[in-house]
Parts: sequence; structure tokens; C-alpha cells
Amino acid sequence: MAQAPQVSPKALVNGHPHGRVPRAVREEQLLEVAEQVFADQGYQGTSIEDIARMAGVTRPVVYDHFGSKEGIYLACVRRARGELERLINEAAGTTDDPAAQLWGGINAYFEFVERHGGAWDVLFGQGSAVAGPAAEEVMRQRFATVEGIAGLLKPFVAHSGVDDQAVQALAHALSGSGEQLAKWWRQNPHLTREQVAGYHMAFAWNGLEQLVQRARTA
Amino acid sequence: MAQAPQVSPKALVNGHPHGRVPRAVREEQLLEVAEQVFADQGYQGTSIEDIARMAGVTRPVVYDHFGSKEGIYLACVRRARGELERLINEAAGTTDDPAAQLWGGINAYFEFVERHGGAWDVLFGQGSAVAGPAAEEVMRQRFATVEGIAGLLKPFVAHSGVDDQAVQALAHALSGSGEQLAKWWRQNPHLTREQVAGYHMAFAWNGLEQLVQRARTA
Amino acid sequence: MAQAPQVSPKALVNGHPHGRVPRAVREEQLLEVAEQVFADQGYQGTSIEDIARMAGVTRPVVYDHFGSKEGIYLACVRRARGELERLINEAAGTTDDPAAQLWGGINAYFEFVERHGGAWDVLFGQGSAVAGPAAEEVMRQRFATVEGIAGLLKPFVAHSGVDDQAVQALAHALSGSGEQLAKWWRQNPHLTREQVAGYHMAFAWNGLEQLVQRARTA
Amino acid sequence: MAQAPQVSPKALVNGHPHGRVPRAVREEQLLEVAEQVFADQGYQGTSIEDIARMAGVTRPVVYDHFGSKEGIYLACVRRARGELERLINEAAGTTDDPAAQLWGGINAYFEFVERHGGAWDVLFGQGSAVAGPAAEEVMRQRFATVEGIAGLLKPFVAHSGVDDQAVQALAHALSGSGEQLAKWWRQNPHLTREQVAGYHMAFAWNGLEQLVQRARTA
DNA sequence: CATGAATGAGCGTTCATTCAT
DNA sequence: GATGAATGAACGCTCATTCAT
Repeated sequence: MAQAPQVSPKALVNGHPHGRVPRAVREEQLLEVAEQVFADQGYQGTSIEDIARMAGVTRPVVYDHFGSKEGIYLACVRRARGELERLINEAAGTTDDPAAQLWGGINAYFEFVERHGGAWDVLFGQGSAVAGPAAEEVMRQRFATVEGIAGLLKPFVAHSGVDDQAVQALAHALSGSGEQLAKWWRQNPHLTREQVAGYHMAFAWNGLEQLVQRARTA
Repeated sequence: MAQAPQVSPKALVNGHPHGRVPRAVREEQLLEVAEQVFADQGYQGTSIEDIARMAGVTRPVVYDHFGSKEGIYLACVRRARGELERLINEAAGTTDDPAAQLWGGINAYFEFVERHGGAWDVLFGQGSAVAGPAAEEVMRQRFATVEGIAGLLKPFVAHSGVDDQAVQALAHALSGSGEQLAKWWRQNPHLTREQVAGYHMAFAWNGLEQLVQRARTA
Repeated sequence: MAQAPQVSPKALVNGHPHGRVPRAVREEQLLEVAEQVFADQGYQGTSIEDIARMAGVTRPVVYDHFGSKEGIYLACVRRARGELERLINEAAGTTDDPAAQLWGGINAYFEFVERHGGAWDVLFGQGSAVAGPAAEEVMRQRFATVEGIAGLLKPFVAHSGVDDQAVQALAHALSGSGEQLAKWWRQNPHLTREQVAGYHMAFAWNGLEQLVQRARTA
Repeated sequence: MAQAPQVSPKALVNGHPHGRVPRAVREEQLLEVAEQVFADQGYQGTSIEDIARMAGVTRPVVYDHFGSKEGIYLACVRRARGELERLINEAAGTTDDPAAQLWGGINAYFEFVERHGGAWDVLFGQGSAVAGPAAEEVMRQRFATVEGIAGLLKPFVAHSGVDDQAVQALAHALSGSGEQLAKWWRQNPHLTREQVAGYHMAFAWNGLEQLVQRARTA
């Protein structure tokens, strides 16, 4: 009679795989854990031991997979940023209308904030507090994302007399305002995503002029 | 006849007072040094020894004046933020026209970036990379500044149907976009202050809509 | 008809056999690799991983063959010393004339230095820097070689009133001077083997007295 | 009445100063301790903690004084070598007769072996087992000593047709034979200093030729 | 007001070694 | 015969902080 395939029972301890585990699985698990820990305690406040303990392994396992503390940190950052960019691009790709596209992108960003809190923290919150070489790499990535946003904006302002440099500036301003609004939201969790996204849209689309006009004529 | 005030000849070593020095002078000097070091090396990358050495004193002196590493760091942050707020408020106080006031505030911010590089770095750049209790205090201060900006915005949108919460949101967006533009500027020093301030003004005042309109009709 | 011996086509990777390989072959290969690595990086500077990587295998293979780091190190040492002793004895066995025999032995030693650089390094150079139990075993082996040299000297000083202990002392002195001359040579590669061997021969055969006499009468 | 000067009672614990101790004293003490520990356990076998514990202090004290493990090791080596050179030069300076000078130098060396066992071990025994950058520095120092010996030999072979290079070779041979004889002595402590020195003198002064002649005519 | 000496605690990293497959 | 995964135990080094002087 045919034997059922002998699946070794990967015991789950604390929701984490325990004992011998394939490389790819361990890697993913470590990233997940590390994201959380870096988000909670920041880079300097996190020790490799913290990550290892929470993953139910010993320190050398972490080093075997990521080589150094900076290594696993940057891997976290890359993963988070990849996810963020994916969401934004996806949202922006569904329409050709500028306002709709902006709205889509903004919404995507705040969805990211809401649903990938840890990842957001690593990119913009507590977890982003690094210095030294890692900081530079992180900065580079941040600028790359903004570059991407600039790429999205460009078609809509073509022939408006706005040069590439100005578009870049706009992209930075857009991204920076979103970031700070997210921080504000985090401190005021009673706000809804729609509200915050609405505020961002209003500011980014209309600027302050129209509000001032409206106030004057009121 | 009036005696000239008896100034004891404070020997200057490395441009710093050496030997016994009145408390207040030492304090100011230590803050100056610390600002520079924190700006250059970040919080975690700076040791009390670094600060003490650059100030030409021994570590206990630093502890005597500021109690702890966090202590001197927060003192730096407070000093820098005080200066920033002073500049902004001063600029905003010289006019009643909303656009002019916004322009003034924005300019004040980028003047701060240009002329108090170290202070800016401590507030928004390398030097701002802290975690833990200090980070929270820093965050509180950041929000206080934004609160101040909101206070400046408020009169201009009164009766426009915009509530306080929305004004706060606008203030955050304004501040966040400025911050990110400053980061961008720092990476691209060939830009002039006028340019960057102009980009910020354009975005904050008009938003993206007008640009898009202009592009469409081009 | 006679079959050609069925040699399984051992794929060579990096000049090393790859995949499954007979025990004896692997062993030899590992020793070769280890000699080189120990010579280059010293005992403490070499990790089992280094050896395994350079041999194109994984660490457990090394353990399977030599049991421990000390194990493979001592195997290296033994191999090298065996080779050295073989060369010296061979050279010494070809004549009965004392001077010729000394000259032969000395030449053999410096030939070893020249042609088996790695082995020499493991015995006397960088690679010989061990401490602990391994160091004692190494010392024992070194003394055994000297014992062998003493055995070669003995016939020539028989009946000269020189006892065994003195012969041993001579053998140590002879070996020590050769070792240091080899170190000197290694730092001054422009010297030829003949020169260095000549210096050693002069010192060991004539001592300093004759030189001094010659200088006096000059 | 005059107070006796208040000498703070430097408590000695384990023969070592305890508590606060002037820098120079601590430095000397640490070197003494380190020499012993390095001699006993070798470089790799010694941890900073070992040294600190034996000195009755904590690790940072060692780092404060010597900066690194290599730092304190090299300081040990330098001290030991300084002492060795001092002894040899002193002995060689008391006479103009070549044989007597050689005898003096040889005796000085073996006195060093006898009375500064730890120092000798650091220079030539267990303790000398280092690799890497430290090894190179150590090698340089060793060669410097030999250079010094060559300087002593030179006057005596002037005009004998022996060039500088040959004198260097002789100095190396002399030093190497002494080193190995010392190793032999260490393994055979029943030998007296006079014996070992005598063996070295015989070898270095007469070489093997005379012995062989004597044996032939016996 | 300031220093010299010292500590306690922690962290990043490495490595020899093992065992199930 | 060989691998992939993991561990336990150190170790070098740094740093914030304290206290007697």
C-alpha cells in the first residue's frame, strides 16, 4: 500500500516555525520579526539578540542569513519600500485622469500606513532612526521612490512650462506632506483614513489659495 | 572714576574657553559643540567623550551640566527649535496678507536651513535619528511647532468652513513638504534658496490643479 | 581483452574534485588546501569554513575526515615534517664524508624552504603560531627531527670526547641557525639558495673563530 | 603639632594595588600581569578578561591603557625586547676581546632566559605565537635585535673579506642557534646555564670542523 | 569648577562543532 | 559521502555613568 508522503510535522512555537526550517522560510520569518522589532524599538534600540529571541532561534542564524545588523535592517527597509512602491504604482496605473490618479496614489499611501504599520514605521517612523552608512542607503531609496512619483506626475504637467527639476520638487513636497500627515494620524488614531487622505488631497491639489479666497468672500 | 569690569583673561584653547569658566558660558559652549557633533554623527554615533573632547573638557563636566546624554541632546534640540520658531514667527508677524505671510514663513524656514545647518540637522537630518523616550519628547516639540503654524494659518481660513482639525492637517502638510524639500536641497546644494522656497510656495499656495490646467490648455 | 580501468569522470571544479570522491583523495586534497591556508593566515586566522570553501566542500566534510581543527592542523604539520625529514635523510645518506654530509643536509633544508614554501610556513613561519595542546605536539615533532639530526652527527664526533648530550645540543644549534637563516631569506628573497646555504655551512662548520683570525692577520 | 602626611593606604589585594591607582603604576602592573598570562596561554589563548581579572580590574581599564589586545601584547613584547637588548649590549660592552665578548653576549642571553622566563616566553616561546599585523611588528623587532648583534660582530671580522651581508647572516645564525638551544633547555631544566652557554659558545666559535678533526685523530 | 580613575553592562560578531537528512 | 541548518560559547570592544579628590 502506498505510504502517505511523510511530511515532517513542523511544530509551530509561538506562531513561528521551530527547529530545522528551509532557508527561504526562515528568511521570510526573520524579516517579519525584524520589521516588528525595529518598528517598536528603533535601530539602535534593537539588538540582534532581540530579533533572534523573538524568532525562536539563536543569533548566528540571523548572521547566517543577513550577515550583519545593518544587513537585516536594510533587508527590512527594502522589503517595506518595495511593498509601498508596488501599492502606489498599482493604484496610479488604473486611470489616466490626473486628479483620480493623485487620489489613487494618496489613498494607496495611507492604506499602506494603515495596513502595514510596521513597515511604515521602519520607513518613516521610529524604525527609520538610523545614522551612518545605512542612513545613506535609506536616503537613496527614499529619493528613488520620490523619483518614481515624479515620473508619475510628469505626463500631467507636460507643456505647462514646468521643467524636470520643478517636477522633482513637487514630488518631494507631495511625499513630504504625506509623510508628516501620516505621523499626525499615528498620533491621532481616531481619524479615519478617508479624512487624512482627504486633507492631503485638498492640500496637494488646491493648495491654500482657494481656501483663503473662500474665507475672504464668506 | 569707573573701573573697567575686571574680566579675568580666559585663555582660549581651540577657540574654546579653557580652565575654570562660569557655568553659563560652559553650558552655551557645550551646546554649540554638541549641536555640531550630533549633526555630524547622529545621536547614536556620538559619545559623551566626543563632545567633551571637542569642548576641551572631561566627561564629568558634561554630566554636571546636563545630567545625561539624553539631557544634552534634548537641550540641543530645544535650542534649535526655539531658534527656528523665533525666525518663523518673526517673519510671519510683519504682514497681514496671507500670501505674503506664507512666503515669509517659507523663506524663514529655508533661511534657517541655510544658516543654521547644524541646528537643522539636529531637528530634521542625521541628528534627528533617535529612538526611545527622547524620540517622544522630540516628536512632541515637532508637533508644538506645527501647532504654532496652525495658529498662523487659522485667521486666514476663518469662516471658510474649514474646522480646526483641517487647519492642523494643513499645517502638518505644509511643514512636511518643507522638510522634505529641505532634504532634497541638502542633497542638491547647487539649488538656490530662492528656487527651493519658490517651489514650496507654488505647491503650498496653488497645489497641482493649476499646473494641470495649464498643461491641458497648452 | 583488457579493460582500461574504469575511471569515473570526476568533474573538476576550481582544480578540485567535486561531488562524491573517494576518502583518500578527499583527504589528500584537504591537506593540500589546509596547508596553503594555514601558511597564509596562521592557525588562529584560519577557520574551518575557510578550508572547506577553498576545497569546495562543506564544513562537516572536514570534520568527518580530521575530527577537529587541531586534527587537520596536526595532520598538515605531520605531512610537512615527514617531507622535510625525508629530504634531509635522503641527502645525508649519499656520502660518508662529514663535510659533504653536512653540506648535503643544509642544502636539502633550504631546498625544502624554496620548493615547499607552504609546508615550511606551517612548520616554522606564520603557520606555526599555535598555542595549547597542539603547540606541545608540534614541539615534540620538532624535537624528534632534531633527534634525527643528532643521530646523523653522532658517528662523526664519536671518540672525540663529546657525549650524547653535547651532540644533541649541537643538533639544536644547527637546526636553530638554519631556521633563522630561512626566516631571513624569506624576508630577503633576492638572496639565492646557494648563498644562504653557504652562509649556514660557513657558520656551522667553521664557527666564528677562523673569521676573527683572518681579520686579525689581514 | 604637625600632621603626618596623609598617605592613603593603597590596599594590596593579591599583591596587586587595588582601587584607584595612578596611571603609571597601573600601566606597569598590567604589563607585568599580561606578560605572565601571554607567556602561559599564548596570544590567542589569552582574553582581555583574563588579564583584567588577574590584575584585579575590569576590562575597560586595560583598554583605557593600551587600546586593544594587540596594543597590550605589543607593549609586552617591546618591554621584553628592550630588556633583552639592554642585557646583551651591557655584557658585550665590557671587553674588546672577540671571544670574551661573544661569551659575554651568550651568557647574557641565557641569563635572560633564566631570570625573565615570562619575557623570554613572550619573545620566543608560547607567547610568541601570533599571526597577522602583530606578527609583522614582532618580526621587525626580532630583526632589529639581530641587526644589533650584527653591529657587534662587525668590528671583529673587518678586513677579513667578509661583507656586510655575510655578517648579517652570521648574526642570524648565531641568534637562531641560541633561540633553539633555549627551547631545548626549557624542556630539559636539569641543564645548567653554564652548560647550555658552553654548548652555544662551542658551536658558534669553533663550528663542527674541529670536533670532527678531533674525532678522526682519536 | 573640574579631573582622573574606574565600573557595569551590553552588543556585534565569529567559530568550532553537531545532527538529521 | 556529503549537505543544510542550527547551536553554545566566547571575545573584543565601547560607552554611559559615577565618585573621590
